[in-house]
Amino acid sequence: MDAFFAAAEQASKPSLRGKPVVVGGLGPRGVVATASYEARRFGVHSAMPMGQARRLAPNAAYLVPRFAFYRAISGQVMELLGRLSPLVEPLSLDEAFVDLEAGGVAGDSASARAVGERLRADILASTGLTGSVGLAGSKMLAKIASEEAKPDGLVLFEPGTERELLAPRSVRIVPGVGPATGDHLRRAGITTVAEVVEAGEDELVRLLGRAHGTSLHRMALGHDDRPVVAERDAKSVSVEDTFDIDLHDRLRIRLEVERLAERCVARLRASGHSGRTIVLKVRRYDFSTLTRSETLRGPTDDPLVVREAAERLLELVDTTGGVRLLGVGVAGLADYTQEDLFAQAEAGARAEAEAAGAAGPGGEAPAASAAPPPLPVPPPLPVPPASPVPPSPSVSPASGAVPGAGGVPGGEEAGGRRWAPGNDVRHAVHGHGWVQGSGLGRVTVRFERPDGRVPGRVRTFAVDDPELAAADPLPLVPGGATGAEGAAPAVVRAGE
DNA sequence: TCTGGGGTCCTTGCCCAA
DNA sequence: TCTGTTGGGCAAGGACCC
Repeated sequence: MDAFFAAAEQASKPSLRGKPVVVGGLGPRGVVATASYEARRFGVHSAMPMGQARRLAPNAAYLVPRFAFYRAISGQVMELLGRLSPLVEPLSLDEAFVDLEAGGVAGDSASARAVGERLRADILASTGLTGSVGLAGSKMLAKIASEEAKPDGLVLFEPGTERELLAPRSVRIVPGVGPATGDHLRRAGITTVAEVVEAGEDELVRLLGRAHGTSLHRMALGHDDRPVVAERDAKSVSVEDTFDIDLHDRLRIRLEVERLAERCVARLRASGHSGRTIVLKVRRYDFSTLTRSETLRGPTDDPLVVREAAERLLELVDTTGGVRLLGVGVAGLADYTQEDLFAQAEAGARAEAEAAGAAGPGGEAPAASAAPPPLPVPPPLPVPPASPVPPSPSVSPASGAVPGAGGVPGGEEAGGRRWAPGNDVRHAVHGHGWVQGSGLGRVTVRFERPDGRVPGRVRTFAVDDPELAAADPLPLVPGGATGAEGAAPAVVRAGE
């Protein structure tokens, strides 16, 4: 999909069509998630600090992401892809590989091209958005082709042309070559794919290590036999928050770690997993990042076990100077029913052995961290903790880091985030609109709908106006997805 | 007034056991 | 019994991707 988040916002807000739109975290430490093509002309691009984007394009519309909305659109697109082949590998909400051969829908270049064009037309018809298609004999080349096709195009690389297509291009187009590897290669005099081939595998392995060197050399020759994989098992689950202002108070830091642990476990359970390795991530005031991890004897999805492990890990970290980000993750995932039965059986056996007088020297109980959590009855899902510390408005997770900040009605977020720019609202008299901005106790709303032809009218209300409420997004095309469906049955879950 | 969030994979170093 | 090798598990960090 082309400039996906921004395009979805432009499609749902007529007043933004043809205008620079930037979607991302709006707090002091936010970054750009997507910039519309109009905004890119000012030099704004993904991953750029929001402050820099605002300096480059001060008149652009700045909106928070509405993930539920994007997910719903993505589901529609993935469903279209699923009709082409059983092998669809989503890379993200807006990108996927499709194995057309496995689907039997394309036998040669001409038929592949026809399938691609029909797909683009179907995407436009069902979502109102444009997508680009890259067609090639491997994932790497299809990806490069799709980049060339953007925006709103189709590019096909004929089989057999791989090496000549790649040779003159920058090494940076090869998947896995980012800024660091690119610099490393440049210092060795390698800047193009042709120079990678010339350097030879041994030299690349010497420069980059075994795995990376070998794979780069193969890719440069156009050899990419990575299959399209439809189902991938998650390997870890994590949550993290960047704070608007660095945290210094040790108690506050500990409280945030506890909250993150509970959010992480909620996600872990929602995904039907348990995990063995607890990871604490700390980014300090100077942006240096460190992780500390602890591997339990058995997998757990117990909030208390994860929280206590995270707290132990925090004790290992010096936080003087301040902390800008905290994260808690669980890795070493296991299917939670099976593994917990196993852990339970193990725990039961150990309890029996101990009861029979076989306790270790000193008869000490095993450390809490080492005990596989017995889980005969899973404890209740954690609720957002009632904070013993009053929430400080000045030190909060950076805007955009709040799950549900996009399009989720209810407005349970504290601190007025339900009036975040871009979110949908409904007014008892004026109907459907979206928040253009808020502050000083006022919220400005533009009343317009996706099917509108001209920009809607703007009005300002008090933030606590009883006639104004958070609302679900409206579909971009009649009958389309909105993200408001509780359990949309026909929607392929993608990129989750 | 730099630098998000949620992931994956690789490398290195250490420890331990076979 | 001692020593060297190998390999696995773990911890930590870095790079990369969208």
